[in-house]
Amino acid sequence: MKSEEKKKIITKVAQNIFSKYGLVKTTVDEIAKAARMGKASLYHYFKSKEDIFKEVVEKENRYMKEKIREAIINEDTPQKKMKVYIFKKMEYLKELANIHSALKDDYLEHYAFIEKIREKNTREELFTVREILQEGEDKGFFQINDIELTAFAIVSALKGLEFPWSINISFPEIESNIDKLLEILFNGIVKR
Amino acid sequence: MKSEEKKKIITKVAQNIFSKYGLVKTTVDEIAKAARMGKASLYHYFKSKEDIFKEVVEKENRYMKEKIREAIINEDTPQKKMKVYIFKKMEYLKELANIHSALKDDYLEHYAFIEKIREKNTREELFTVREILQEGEDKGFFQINDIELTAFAIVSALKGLEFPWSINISFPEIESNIDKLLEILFNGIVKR
DNA sequence: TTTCGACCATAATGGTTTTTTGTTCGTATT
DNA sequence: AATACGAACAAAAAACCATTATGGTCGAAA
Repeated sequence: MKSEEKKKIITKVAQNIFSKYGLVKTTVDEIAKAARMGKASLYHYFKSKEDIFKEVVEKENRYMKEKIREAIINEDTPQKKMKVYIFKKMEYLKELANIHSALKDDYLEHYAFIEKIREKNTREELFTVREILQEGEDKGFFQINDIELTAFAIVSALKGLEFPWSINISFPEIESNIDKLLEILFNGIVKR
Repeated sequence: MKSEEKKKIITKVAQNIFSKYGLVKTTVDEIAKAARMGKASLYHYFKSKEDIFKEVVEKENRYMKEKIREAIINEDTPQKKMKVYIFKKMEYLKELANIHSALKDDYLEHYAFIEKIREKNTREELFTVREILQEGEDKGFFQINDIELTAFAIVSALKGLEFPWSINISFPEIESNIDKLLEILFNGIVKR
């Protein structure tokens, strides 16, 4: 079996186990046993446990970004692009536990590679939102005073939706919350 | 000296010490010494350490709410009311360390009274935003499809502004971020 | 009624010991 | 040469224990 094939198998089983238990609770021995090999063998393919986790997180990140990009390209108006961008991002973060953990969990923030991924993803998010806004302006849909600042404000507001309210208040499904936020984003609340 | 006067003194010094060190790091003995009394005496005025902290947090909460209410009443348009509400809330949370800690800090969330304050404050925030929106509709400024859902969306978005980005990206001062968010809230980005 | 020193029970802390785990090494096999 | 893994190592984590700290109470005094 090819070296690259073996690496993919290890990554795959590691992805599953990390999804369940997280980086700290998962042991190298568990991954090795799940891949049907000795734990010393893992170090032939990966530098360290952290290196395995990094590989898994980056794999999920690439996959998520690719799917989001495809979804955006399939829409024809900037409004639809924005909407599909937000929903797909949510959807894939829900589906991919490792990249979700990498982006959210406090206990990971001291890892240099986590910090880099977080920064890169935020820059790319700002870039994506900015591009959609620019396209809206270019095509005459939008009229925006300061696209950069608007992108910041939108990305900030979206983070509020990810905030766990963790209090006993029944609030609308996040989907309808986002729909309303988009409605406000596009039309505002001041009478037209 | 009256019993109530003594209680106010204790509350005042406790407020200062809690502000500096937080609930856990502050000892009852420290509060007692700062109030120039024995720690056993504190239990004549308060049920427990938690009870003192509760008193302090509620005191700051009342003060903050009163100040915000005053500020809102002084504005004549719903747009200005919304703006001043957001800014004053930020301002007072910055100034009042104990209520800020009570609303944000994870390590406090298992206290029942903290949970209640968080829930109550969020309900009141939704109510305040809803009232401003309703007034805007009534006065012909706003045209809103679903005021309840809009209030939720706005409160969610505002929480995004409170999120520490904690990544190496220079972003605009929170004030201009809020100004832009309000501009978007009122006018939207779709060309008028 | 208010005060507080002494005291109590429990939690926290710091140090030590034991166990676990990430990683490496040397040898064997393919 | 590439891959494998048992054994071993070093460090981290966990468990344990003794001591100290702290929240809270009690009873006597002012």
